[in-house]
Amino acid sequence: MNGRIGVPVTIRAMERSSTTPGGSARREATRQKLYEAAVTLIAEQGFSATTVDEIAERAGVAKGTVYYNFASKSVLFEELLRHGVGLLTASLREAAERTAAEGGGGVDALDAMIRAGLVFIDRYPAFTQLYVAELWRTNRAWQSTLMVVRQQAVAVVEGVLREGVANGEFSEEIDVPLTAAALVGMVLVAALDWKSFQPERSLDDVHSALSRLLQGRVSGRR
Amino acid sequence: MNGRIGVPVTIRAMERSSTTPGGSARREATRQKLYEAAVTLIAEQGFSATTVDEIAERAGVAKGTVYYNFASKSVLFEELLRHGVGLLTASLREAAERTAAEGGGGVDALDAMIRAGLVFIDRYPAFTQLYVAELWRTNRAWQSTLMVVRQQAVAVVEGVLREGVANGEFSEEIDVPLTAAALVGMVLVAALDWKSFQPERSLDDVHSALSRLLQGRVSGRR
DNA sequence: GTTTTTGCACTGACCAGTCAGTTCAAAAAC
DNA sequence: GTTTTTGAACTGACTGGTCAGTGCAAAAAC
Repeated sequence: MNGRIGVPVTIRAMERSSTTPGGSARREATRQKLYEAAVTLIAEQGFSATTVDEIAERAGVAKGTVYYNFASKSVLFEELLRHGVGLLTASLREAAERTAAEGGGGVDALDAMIRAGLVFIDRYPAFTQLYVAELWRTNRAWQSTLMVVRQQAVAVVEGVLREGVANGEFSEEIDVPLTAAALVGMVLVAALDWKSFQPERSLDDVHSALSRLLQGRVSGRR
Repeated sequence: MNGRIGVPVTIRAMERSSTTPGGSARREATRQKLYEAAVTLIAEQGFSATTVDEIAERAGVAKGTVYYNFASKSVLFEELLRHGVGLLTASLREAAERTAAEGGGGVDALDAMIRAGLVFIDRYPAFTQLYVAELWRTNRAWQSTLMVVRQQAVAVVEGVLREGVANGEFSEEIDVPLTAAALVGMVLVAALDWKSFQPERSLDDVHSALSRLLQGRVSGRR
């Protein structure tokens, strides 16, 4: 149908996909505005219910600009996912490494990562919301992106668990992937509940509640 | 806009809203088929990306039948939510009560509820998926339905925790709502990961991994 | 004979993606 | 140092298609 202009369009999409390092400062700023607009709208309404017009409007930009910067609505979304999870993964890794450097054990590392997770969710609640909402969907275009990105984050937790098992700090009977998923879930759901239903509480407060649960200090009075 | 036909539509919607007990058996069967079709499609694609035509087709029913049975697409979805969470809540409550009757303590009750949660997710993975995807969204039509329904389920866990605190089995320092949310999250995320990424594992397997985590038997070899 | 379902044509709103045209800052030409 | 050219970035009206919901007469089920 549009064979007439098919080639230019394709080239435009190719040239300007992915987290282009060669973007001008202006362009990078526009992309950032679009990420910020998209993340809150999609967190609130979901991907399909959010229109490109809305995203453009909230970013204070014309619709055409969205398509000048991203090949399509779903590409915008995929890059948003990669961007966000990159931040989270870096933060988790940093927490684990810092604890190790300070001579803490596996439990300290897990605790530090819980805090890093809470800090992240505190700062980017909309991203977290959107991530959870999309993670377990099947048959979606960005399925593979999500898998990769999920594995990056969970792998950090698994690494700490595995090391703990190796040096005898954790029981050999623990199931590393499942326990990692459960820990992530614990933090994720507790934090989302915190943000949604009792946002006035402090991060320290939430952190100490989760620490207690992690260390099995729930049963038994003290 | 549709004042011309506004009244008949409203009447039809009124007559036939909510989990009508007065429905004929035939009608109830049709509704059930529609729930089943809708739950998988929406879990896969999300609410907005799922069309009424698709739901009707998968249920093996004419589109008109959908609107004969439900006032709108979102009413169908809301009733689906209520229906599903009703099943879950009943199952959790039953587990807690059975344990209590058998003379078990709070930890046993929590453990039984973890299992009940896993059994539920094992049986209705699509519903769980869809529930998680919608729970923390804001600005949606069925927001209030979700809140009510969430509270029902979490309240069961909170009840067990509170009772444990009252009789001294659990520390008085635990934060009941937050700990309940964290426990729910632990089960939810672990189970969704199980179903999505290692579906071949047995329920018992997953259950024992979570039990261990609950009882703080992660640290310390044994 | 009443309730429920069917089949299908129809409408109007909405929306992803397109593209011809505009803007403007910096480079090139003079 | 002034004028001209260039091209990346941006704009917004427009298009082709999709979809929720309607209307209704006839058939099937009860």
